[in-house]
Amino acid sequence: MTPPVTPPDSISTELAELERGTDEILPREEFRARIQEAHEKGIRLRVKAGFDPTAKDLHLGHTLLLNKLRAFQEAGHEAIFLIGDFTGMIGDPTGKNETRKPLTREQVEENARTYQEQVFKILDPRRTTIEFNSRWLDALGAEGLIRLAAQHTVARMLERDDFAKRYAAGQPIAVHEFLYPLLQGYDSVALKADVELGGTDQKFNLLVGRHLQQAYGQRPQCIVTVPILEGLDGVQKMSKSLGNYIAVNDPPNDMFGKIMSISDTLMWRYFELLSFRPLAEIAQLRDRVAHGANPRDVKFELAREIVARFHGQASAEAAQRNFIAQFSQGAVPDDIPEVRIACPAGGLPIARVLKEAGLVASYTEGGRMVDQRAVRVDRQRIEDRNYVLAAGATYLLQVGSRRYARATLVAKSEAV
RNA sequence: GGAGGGGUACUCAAGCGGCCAACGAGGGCAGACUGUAAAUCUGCUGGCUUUACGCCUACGUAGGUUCGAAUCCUACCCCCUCCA
Repeated sequence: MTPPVTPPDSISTELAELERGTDEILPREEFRARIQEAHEKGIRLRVKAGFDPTAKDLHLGHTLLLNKLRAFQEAGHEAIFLIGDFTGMIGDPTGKNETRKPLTREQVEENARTYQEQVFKILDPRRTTIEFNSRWLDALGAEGLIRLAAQHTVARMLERDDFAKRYAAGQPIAVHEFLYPLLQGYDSVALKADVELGGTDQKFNLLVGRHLQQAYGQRPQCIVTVPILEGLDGVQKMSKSLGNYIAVNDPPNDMFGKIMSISDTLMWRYFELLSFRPLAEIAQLRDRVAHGANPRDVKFELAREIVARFHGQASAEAAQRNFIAQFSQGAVPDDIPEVRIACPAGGLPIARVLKEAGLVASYTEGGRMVDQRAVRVDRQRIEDRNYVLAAGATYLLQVGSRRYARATLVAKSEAV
């Protein structure tokens, strides 16, 4: 085995990397052929991944797609990050029964800006093309839209799983819901995409793109789907509206803590989908746990890797130390918010202080928390909801194991 | 255009004149147990306050009937299904 000067197997290596962690590649053989062809002819494939700017923050679920886009980028292809500023205003009906609230132009722009910042934690900005689909969809017009709609049949639309189900169940399908896949598909036409990436739930839409490209005389794109990442609960998909997400912008300690809070089962799923480690290495970790290693320690590895990706290695190490200190050893975190609270001479009841300190939403909730033995003042559990804190001192407040504040009660006369 | 069904707290979903701040489930929060895991058990889950079973706000919206309404009446708004 002589070490190859120009690795002859570079294509199979590239393919393995591109196919890793994907759910489906359609059609797989065609995809491989095109990668091969691109290599031979020295062409860069145009690889498109679209995002609707419906939320401000990207979370780890979104990054699956970005990771994959980056893989293409690293293999030398052209990554097109498409921001669906037009389609975002319609709302993708996929898997939804509620209508999304339409976004204003300003919201879309705002979201798009934050997207870019976050996206470039994964993608290489110098090698990424950012596009907005309003560029061609605004110009499409009613006539263009009708021509576009003429390229697809109702019967084929109804093949889509969720449409089929709703139709069979006698549930309504709005006409504009048929337009969304067409517009998304038209993006591929406008961009002359060679490959489109999407979540598994996007399969139908991606296929429509293929179909439309053909109708417009283009070579149809290959589609690559990545799995949908489960949220922290391990059941529902990660989404902001469900509150089970880890945002790309989460501070290191939060991010670390959230990863540590996932179940042991879910941890493996995250390893598979979010870690950049070789699969063999993950299998090894699994083996270690099977032979008695503490799953927590393996989870540490995962948490460090992911935090490091977004915040750097040093922050990841620090986050782990903080985590151990705060939760394993029960130490007080060092970044506790400090508040000053105006206080009458007679002092303030504990529930009031908790509310003023922002640890609970209302006075009543504060009282409930005391009843539930969740409240500590200076590390001492408070059992009496009528407990009064005196003015002129600083207290360490704690609700549950996560909510902390340091409050200084300032006598009213000297306040303001 | 016609016929019918429906809008209840974060969600689903009971209630159909007073005992309803509203059953139950899910979710969430907290406690116990732990590895801030899962599972399990327990409790809480509108706000305010002189913590009182006192007050305020809440059952699509606005009125009305009643000592008293989420529950009855009227109008309006919205959603859904079926027939055209």
